[in-house]
Order: sequence, then structure tokens, then C-alpha cells
Amino acid sequence: MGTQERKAREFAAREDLFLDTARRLILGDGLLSLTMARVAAACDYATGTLYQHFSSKEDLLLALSTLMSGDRVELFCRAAGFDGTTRDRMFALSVADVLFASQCPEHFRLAQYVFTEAVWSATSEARRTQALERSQPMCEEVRSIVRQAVDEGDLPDRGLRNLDLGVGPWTLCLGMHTLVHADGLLSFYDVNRPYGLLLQHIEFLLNGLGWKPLVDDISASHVADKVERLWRGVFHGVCDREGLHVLLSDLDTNSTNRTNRD
Amino acid sequence: MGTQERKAREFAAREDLFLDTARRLILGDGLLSLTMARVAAACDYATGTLYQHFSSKEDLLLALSTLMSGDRVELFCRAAGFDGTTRDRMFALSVADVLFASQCPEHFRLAQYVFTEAVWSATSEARRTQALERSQPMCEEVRSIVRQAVDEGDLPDRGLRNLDLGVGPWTLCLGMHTLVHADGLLSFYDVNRPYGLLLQHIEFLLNGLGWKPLVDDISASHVADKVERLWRGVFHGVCDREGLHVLLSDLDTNSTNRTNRD
DNA sequence: CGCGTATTTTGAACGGCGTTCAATAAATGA
DNA sequence: TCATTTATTGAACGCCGTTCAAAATACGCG
Repeated sequence: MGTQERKAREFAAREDLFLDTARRLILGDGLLSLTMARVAAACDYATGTLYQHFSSKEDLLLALSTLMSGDRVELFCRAAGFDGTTRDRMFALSVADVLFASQCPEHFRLAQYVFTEAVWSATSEARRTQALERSQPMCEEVRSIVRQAVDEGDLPDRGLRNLDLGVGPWTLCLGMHTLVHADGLLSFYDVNRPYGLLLQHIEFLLNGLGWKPLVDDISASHVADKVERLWRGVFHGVCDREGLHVLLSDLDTNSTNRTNRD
Repeated sequence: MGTQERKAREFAAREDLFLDTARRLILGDGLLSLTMARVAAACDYATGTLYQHFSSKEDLLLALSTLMSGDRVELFCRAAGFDGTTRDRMFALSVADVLFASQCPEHFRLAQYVFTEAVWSATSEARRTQALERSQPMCEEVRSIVRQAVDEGDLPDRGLRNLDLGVGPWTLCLGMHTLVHADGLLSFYDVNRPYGLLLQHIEFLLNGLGWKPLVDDISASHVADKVERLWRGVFHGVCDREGLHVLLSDLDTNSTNRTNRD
């Protein structure tokens, strides 16, 4: 039955239209002023039609978050394909995360909001499993890199499973994103180059895991060098060189003369 | 003028009443069904009176989150006072965090929600600075432990400032809390004892930082032993021994027979 | 104590939003 | 062509955060 297929295609296309429009509206006026009526109106549909696709406003937001994370997955997979040691590739995943966060900050804000219990619990089961399934490839990359590292003897498994070893860098990244997006918090505590620090701590953690080859000098410039290599290897074309490095540098111009160590 | 002081006291007392009531209502019916009208009614005040204290509903939620984090700060300071090496004390901070998260899960849910941009931006400047200032003691504990460790030669500073070194464990904890509270996510990925893993990764990270004394065998049982000592040293009286250990153990009963390493 | 003024409290009213559903329109197929 | 199913519409509903004019209370002073 060709008509059914066509209908399904049209339905999917309309859903994409709704989501794209919602994204545009959020980018323009912020998450706060997004309303179901506005989304529908901007697409020349009635409000009720939205509910053919999304069980609630929260459901739409989760769908949008999932859609936007597609780019993230892509960047992740690209990073995982870096031609280097397993340790380099694991490091590259964190850089991909940082890069994506800077290129698409609204995604993290949205995701943070959506993963809140108040919002999450108002979404449909179908959307939730969809969200989890779409993120699975990232998880598989982590697993596969860890597996290879253990197999090749570069990483002692200590009786831990593959993802259990990969969950450290994952939580480091996630935590730092959360801090960065909590407006005013890091500046209050005078922490000035969060993502540079993040990558240094990733290296510390990888060293602590005994992930070979160990790095002797984990300095800001070491991280910058490594990021430079990664840019040449996988991230050119996705972002410009300066942009990536500015991310890691100190935002506080007075910091060069800083004397107190607190 | 004594009356002014009395008035201020009464005003503060009423604010506490509002916040306590809001907390009670949230515990009973969840964050979703909390309304300003219900809070006011439960205290036998008119809705408008609430707005003498809080500029918006979000403002109230932030105030509540700040209030609840008082216990967290207390637990943190207690942990920091552990009689052990600087490394032990740093580790103890993470355990305090885990402990608090388990004793007061609604705090983390609330905090996560409040730190969302959509909510945060609807709070008053005064509340935001209050929130940051109240959390300062925790930050000071971290700084002071790191400072002492560096001074005593147990931790190479690598040109990093005190809090820059402490931000790693901080983000690890924060990230893991976020994962734990994203309902269904960890079970989907089959990560079964998040907090046990967190503490292992804290040890990995501290090793990677070169924080002496280094730990050779970072196993689940090593962590359990360390937690046991901490419980005897500082956390008895705040929680029961079993509760603390159950937190770190595997929640999936089938895991003992697990064969695949993914 | 009494009275005028300042302050606080009240809760109905307002506006906006998410969601629903009876009415309407479009599509389908015999 | 027309009956029937399916999809769309948008006004209506209920709920909620917020406001503000009116009522109540507290205060200062003679």
C-alpha cells in the first residue's frame, strides 16, 4: 500500500518541521517563551495538530533534544576514528564533547532541562527509549575503545567492565558542562578556563587508570598540543583552529598577573 | 528600635515557615504539583503574602534549595575534619557528597532543576548571590585541603591554583549525580553501582594527580575499606553503617554471574 | 485612649498557557 | 457520487503565577 507509506513519510516530515521550527524559536526567543501555540502558528497548523505528534510540551522538548544530539553523536564518532593510540582516541572523545558544547550551547541547556525529573517524567515512554537508543552509538564508541585498550594491554581492567572504566571521563565532562552552564558560578569561584582544566583532569584520570602511554607533563600547553593534533586529524572542517583553542584558554585577562594561588 | 528587630525576626520566621512547608509539600506530592497558592494556603496566608518574600516561584525554589544545602555543607565540613592524610580528607569529601545525595535525593533533584537556565534566570539577584555564598564553605574546605597537600609536598601543583586542582573530584561527583538522577539511563547502559564506581574513579584521579600516598590496588573492596574507616571516623551518627555500604554495592543481583565484559 | 497615617495582608481578578474535544474538513473507497 | 472514516481545527476549559485595589492592622502622637 503506497498511500500508507506516503502518509507516514509526510507525517515524519511534518514532525521534522515542528522540531526545526521549535529549535528556531528557541534560538530566537529562548526556551522560556516557547509555547505550543507559537510553534503551531509558526508552521501554519492548529495547536491541536501538535498533539498528534507529541504527547505534551515536554515530549516535544525531549524529541528536540534527541534530534539535536544527532550532531553530537556524529562528532563523537568522528573523534573515535582518530588515528592514534586508544588513549588518544579516548581523549578525543572529551574534546569532541567540549567542541560540541561550544558549538551548540543551547543543546546542553535544553538537555539539562529535559533530564530534570520534573520534565523527564512528563515525557512519553516512546520518546525516552528513543532518546536512550539514539545515544547508544556514543556509548558503543567508549566501550569499543576501552575494549581495545584492555586487549592490547594498554589499560589494566582491574576487574571492571568496559563501560565502568569509561564512565569516569564521561562524568568528568558532564559535571564540567553543568558547572559551565550554571551562570555565574565559576566566575564566583574564580575558575577561569573550565574546559582547559577539564581536559587536564581527563589526562590526570587516564594516567590514574594506568592508561598507556602515560603522560609525564600534564600542563595546559600539553593539552593545547594534543588538541592541535586532534584538530588537524579530525576536527578541521568542523570548526576553526582558533575557536577550539580559545575554548581552552583563560577568559580572565588579568590572570597573567595573578599572584594568589587560591 | 526594638520593634524593627522583632519585625525582622518575625519576617524571617515566616520565611522559614514558607520554605519548610514548601519542602513538606514537595516531599509529599512532588515538585510538579507544588503551586504558590498551595504553599500559602498550607501556612494560612494569602497567596500575595508569599510575594513579600519571594519574587517568583523560581525564587522560592532557589531559596529552598539553598536552605536544604545547609545540611550538605555541614556534612562536607564534618568530612573535611577527618583525622587522616590530605588525600584521605579529599576522598572523604566525595563520600560526604554521596552520603548526602542518598540521604536527601530530593535536594539534588531540586538543585538540578533550579540550576537550569530557564529557572535560574527567573530568580532574584539577591537569592543567587545568597546561594553562591552559602556554598562557599565547601569550596573553602577544598581549597584548604589542596593547599595543605601542596605545602606538605603530597601533591605537585603543576602551576595550577588550589581550586583548579580540586575541580576534578568536584565535577566527577556532580556528573555522577546527574547520571544517577536521569531515570533509566544507567540501567539502560547496565551501569549498576554508580557511587561505588564514582569513588573508585576519585581514587584513580587522585593517583593521576600524584596525590600521595598513592594507592596501588584501587578495587571495590579497597573503596569499601576506606569508606568503613570514614564511617567510624566521621560519619557514624549521621548514617548507619549498612546504608553507607549498600550505596556502593551492586544493585543488580544477577551481576555475580555476569560473564560479558561490556 | 483615640485618631490619622503608614504599612501589611488579602484574595479576587487578569493574562497566559497547556491541553482537550466537538465541530468541521479532507480523504478514502465502494 | 456519496457514505464513512480519518485528520484538522481552534474555541473553550481549567490551572497557575502574578498583581493590585481594597481592607485590615500596626504605629506614632497628642
